[in-house]
Amino acid sequence: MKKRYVTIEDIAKKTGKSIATVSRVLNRSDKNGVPISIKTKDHVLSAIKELGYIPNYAARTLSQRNSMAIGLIIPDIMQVYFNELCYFISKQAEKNNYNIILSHSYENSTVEAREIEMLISRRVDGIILAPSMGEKNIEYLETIQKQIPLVLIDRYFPSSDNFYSVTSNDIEGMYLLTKHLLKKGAHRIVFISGTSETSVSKERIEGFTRAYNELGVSMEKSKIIRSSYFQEDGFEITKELITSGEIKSFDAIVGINDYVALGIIDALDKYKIKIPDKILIAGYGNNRYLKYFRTPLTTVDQNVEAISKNAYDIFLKMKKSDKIVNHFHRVPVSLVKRASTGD
Amino acid sequence: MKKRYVTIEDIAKKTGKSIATVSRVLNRSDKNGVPISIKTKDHVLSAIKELGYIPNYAARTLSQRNSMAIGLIIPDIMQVYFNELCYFISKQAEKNNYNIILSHSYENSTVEAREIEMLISRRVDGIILAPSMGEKNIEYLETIQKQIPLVLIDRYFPSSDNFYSVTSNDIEGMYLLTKHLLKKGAHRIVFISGTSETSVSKERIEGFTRAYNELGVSMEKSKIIRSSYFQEDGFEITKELITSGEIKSFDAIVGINDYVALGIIDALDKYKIKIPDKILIAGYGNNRYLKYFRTPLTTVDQNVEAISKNAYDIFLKMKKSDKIVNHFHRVPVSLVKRASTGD
DNA sequence: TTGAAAGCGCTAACAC
DNA sequence: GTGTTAGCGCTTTCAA
Repeated sequence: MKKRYVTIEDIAKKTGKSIATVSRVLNRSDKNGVPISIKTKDHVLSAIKELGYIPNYAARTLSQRNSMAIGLIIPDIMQVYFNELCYFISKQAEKNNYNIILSHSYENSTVEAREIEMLISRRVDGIILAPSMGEKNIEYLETIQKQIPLVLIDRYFPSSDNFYSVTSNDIEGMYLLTKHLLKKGAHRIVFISGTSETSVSKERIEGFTRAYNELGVSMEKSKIIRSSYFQEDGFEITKELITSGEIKSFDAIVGINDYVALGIIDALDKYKIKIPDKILIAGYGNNRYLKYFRTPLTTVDQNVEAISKNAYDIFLKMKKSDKIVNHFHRVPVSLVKRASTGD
Repeated sequence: MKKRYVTIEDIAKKTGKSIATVSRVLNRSDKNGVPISIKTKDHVLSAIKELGYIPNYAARTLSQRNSMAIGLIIPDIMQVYFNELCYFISKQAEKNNYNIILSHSYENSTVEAREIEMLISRRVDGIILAPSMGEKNIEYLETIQKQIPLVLIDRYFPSSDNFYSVTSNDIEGMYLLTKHLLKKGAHRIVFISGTSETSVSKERIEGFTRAYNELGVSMEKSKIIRSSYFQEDGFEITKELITSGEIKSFDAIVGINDYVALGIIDALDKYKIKIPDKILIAGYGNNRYLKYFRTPLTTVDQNVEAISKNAYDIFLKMKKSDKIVNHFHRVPVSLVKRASTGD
């Protein structure tokens, strides 16, 4: 297992050529100005095959200072959204032979900083980061961002426009959804909104409010309830609304995401409150497992694929130091109407 | 963006020490035999902090020939099972400061081979591979496996015992499930079994058969139907059974996985055939999204976490060249009984 | 306790 | 067309 790998020197010796020549055929330098005779090329190539030569990226990275690797940092790959992000970014990266080094922050900014440092140690060509909650690392990230292409994804820092970010248009999404409900006459909406620590929650609350304002509906009878992002939150909060009797004063409940919406549905089911007859329900995210779920859920599609592509493209542009038009990229969302809102 | 990174030489100059000394404090060589004076250590350490030195793994890898990275190759991270695998392996790896380079094979053995080569290029310390379908790469993998710690996960090659593999006990799982159905009096079972190309399908078919044999029930009235692994397969096949009227001669349908089972359920719903009154249904995998699904589904839990841990442990042992007891590691499964089989 | 120097495997500038 | 050689940044003998 302590096997010595075959190096270009080995294959240089074998062919009687110099390591420079070997390196040239390896890098197809002939396609790039430097001519190589067909003979030596073939000779070298066959030696490579024969000896089973596999290049050493560490050496290449060291001398070229680029690694053909991208660091992807997400809070947690078990979350569908990040799972998809990871998938689509990988797919993009493969096209250009970039590899992905996957890191988890677990929503912990200390871990996040550590992982970033590790990625820099590995001299990745860029970092795509779905920032952990809060803004603790913002200063640190501002430093980093001067050294290495960094693109923020999913969440961003409204307080700083030093970063490039690709996020879904959460204001718009929640605005569309809320407007849809209001137009249906459901004016008294409960919005279970997540913590207010993330830009995501903040924006969705903004969209929520905007819809009311634009339609000139008073928000007095609506209610925004802070929560976490789990199914249980939806369940517990709704249960509380039901048992307190408060639920009677509402026409609709919206979850900050589809899981929370599921929790809401569970609670309503438990108390045999019919959806959408008695109350309308909506989620957010258009989770791809939704089709397996019980109640067809009205939700907002974030277009994770487009987000991923955008982020990757920005990374590429940063590498090539192409101009990038704006710092904040917003991917359009779309409202998905289903039975839970009577559609 | 073309920033020159700080190197140990910079910090050597700054402290008036040699690069060897700097390297020593970096590697805590004092904890390891080589003594370093407290003074120089502190001096160096503060210079490191001051200059914002970040080590270069490429250089380290080149000189040490190990990269502290593990290659993980899976068919596709969008599949829940591989998603979980990735998560749990990452979590293990983090404990020892290994990083994960994530590769997709998309069930394509050519891609798989290319990815392996890439990982070796990167001098990863080991590869954890969920092999793509078929056995096309088996010879290639046998070569690889002599050069680098390789552990197979999820699927294995029954025809070769040169590999270390960690799989779930699929024979046992399907055996338990089938036995459960048979004991309930459901003797006429349709098993929608996936392709027979994977060890997974083969074993589950074996488990299926074994249950019949052991209970002394004739398999004559049962039926194994090949398929792919998607929800649609379950749906189409079941629909066919229903429209042809064939369904009446069966007591139960089992899907090769939970998604196929969902397809089955969809088809039955569509034709208003009641589960479990008219027919029993079971899946396989205990998908973590199951709790969100409509019909509580009887299934088999594969314990992905244990599989992941096992695989990682084997990798570690290979690194340390500890003895490894056996080549084929089987993680026990458990039957999860739910309403779809009348439990 | 510390330093000098020889690699690790590869790229790229320069020379022929 | 091809070879020589100086790095890239770090680890690790070997000496002192």
